[in-house]
Amino acid sequence: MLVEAALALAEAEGLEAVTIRRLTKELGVTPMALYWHFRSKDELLEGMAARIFEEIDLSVDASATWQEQLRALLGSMLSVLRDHPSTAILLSTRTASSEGSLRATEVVLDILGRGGFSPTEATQIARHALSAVTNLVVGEPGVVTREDSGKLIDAQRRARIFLESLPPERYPRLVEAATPLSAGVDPDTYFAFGLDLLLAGIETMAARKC
Amino acid sequence: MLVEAALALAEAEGLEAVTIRRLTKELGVTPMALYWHFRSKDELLEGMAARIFEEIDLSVDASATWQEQLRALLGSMLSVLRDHPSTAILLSTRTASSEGSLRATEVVLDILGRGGFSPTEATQIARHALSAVTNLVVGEPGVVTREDSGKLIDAQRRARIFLESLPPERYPRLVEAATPLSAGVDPDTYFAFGLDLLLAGIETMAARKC
DNA sequence: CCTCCTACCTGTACAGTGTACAATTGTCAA
DNA sequence: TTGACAATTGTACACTGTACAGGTAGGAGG
Repeated sequence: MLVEAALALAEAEGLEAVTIRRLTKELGVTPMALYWHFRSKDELLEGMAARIFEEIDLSVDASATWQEQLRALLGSMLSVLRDHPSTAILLSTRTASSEGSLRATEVVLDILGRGGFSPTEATQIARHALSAVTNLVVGEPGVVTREDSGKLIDAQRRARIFLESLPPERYPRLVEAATPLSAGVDPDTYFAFGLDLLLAGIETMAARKC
Repeated sequence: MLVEAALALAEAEGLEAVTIRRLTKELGVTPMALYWHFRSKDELLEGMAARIFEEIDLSVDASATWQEQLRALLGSMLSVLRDHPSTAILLSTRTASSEGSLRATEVVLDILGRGGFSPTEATQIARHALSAVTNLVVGEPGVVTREDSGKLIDAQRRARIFLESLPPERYPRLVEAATPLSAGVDPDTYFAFGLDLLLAGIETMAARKC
């Protein structure tokens, strides 16, 4: 109940709004009441991360190739994290040895094992893959949080003008790419590309082994 | 001078030690003195990120292939960030439109341009590449910061025992990979692999275009 | 019925955070 | 000598996480 409220609050007003006083006031109790259920705020955050992990759909299509299975799994993880944009960062820092995290790791290792990777290699790749996916969400450009979009597109316009006004002899590529650099990225395109890049890397590493 | 002191303090005692009172006391000055030079603490952190960016060696070997150039550049960025383990996280959050960041982006775009990518594609890839490299450092496993290594290897041992004690019918892969999962990673191997994975992805994307 | 135990919560307090605002110093040009 | 300016100080405020001690409801066992 507490972590659900915390997640809701974080999603509604950003992770920095999740303060003990704020959260407990929301629930109509005293700040110190929280410490009966959690030893510290950090433990609460850990609980939030664990809850997010549990939302990931871990089912795999047994008839698909391991590449397709991996893409599906990482894709479902990605979509879960995209539903929790401001709490996704919790997964990147926290060790996350929760039930959900273990199960997710198990499935990824299994898929990679069937892809021909040894346990050691699979471990390395799984680590990078999970970390890369959360990094994708956390690092999404142009998510300037809670400012109205009017300010946002204005900032984009000023960014483009700034880039275009750079000395072309020193920054030819920046000037050339001023528009794509400053324009807001379509989220679907951005995430699809990130996933493609990651999977391309993994598949290439697999191919090199043969 | 201020950002140098802040960087030194962060490196010596962790980023959370960089508090305004602590930093200014270190310099023999009053907390509010900082606000003459920076509008806010966030601006100070931005300055720190910018300073780190400037350390990156941006020279490229003109006789090398674009793949080699990219590897060298990202590698030098990686080594700079590894020198600042506890401040590297600043680069991942901050927009970093500093001089150094612009120059780095320019060089990466240039290399990718010679790799056959359009400005738009190069922009996408550059974003992911820079973000992935900082993510590599920030997400390095087993950097439990400032605890003595005695506690660390003990924690590793307990992690391994825990993984091995999981029900093998539910978590066969975790049990199988208990050792690589719990063992400390050799940093050089870890980072080399991360870089390989990233570059393999980029090169594969380049090859697919032809 | 009374007592005790346990689960849960409250009240108060403390040290630490970033920073607004006004007053103060040192230094150098007119 | 008088300003003007850069740089710093002093005080204060609202906020953070949390230690510690005490309270309260409800049910089990005597």
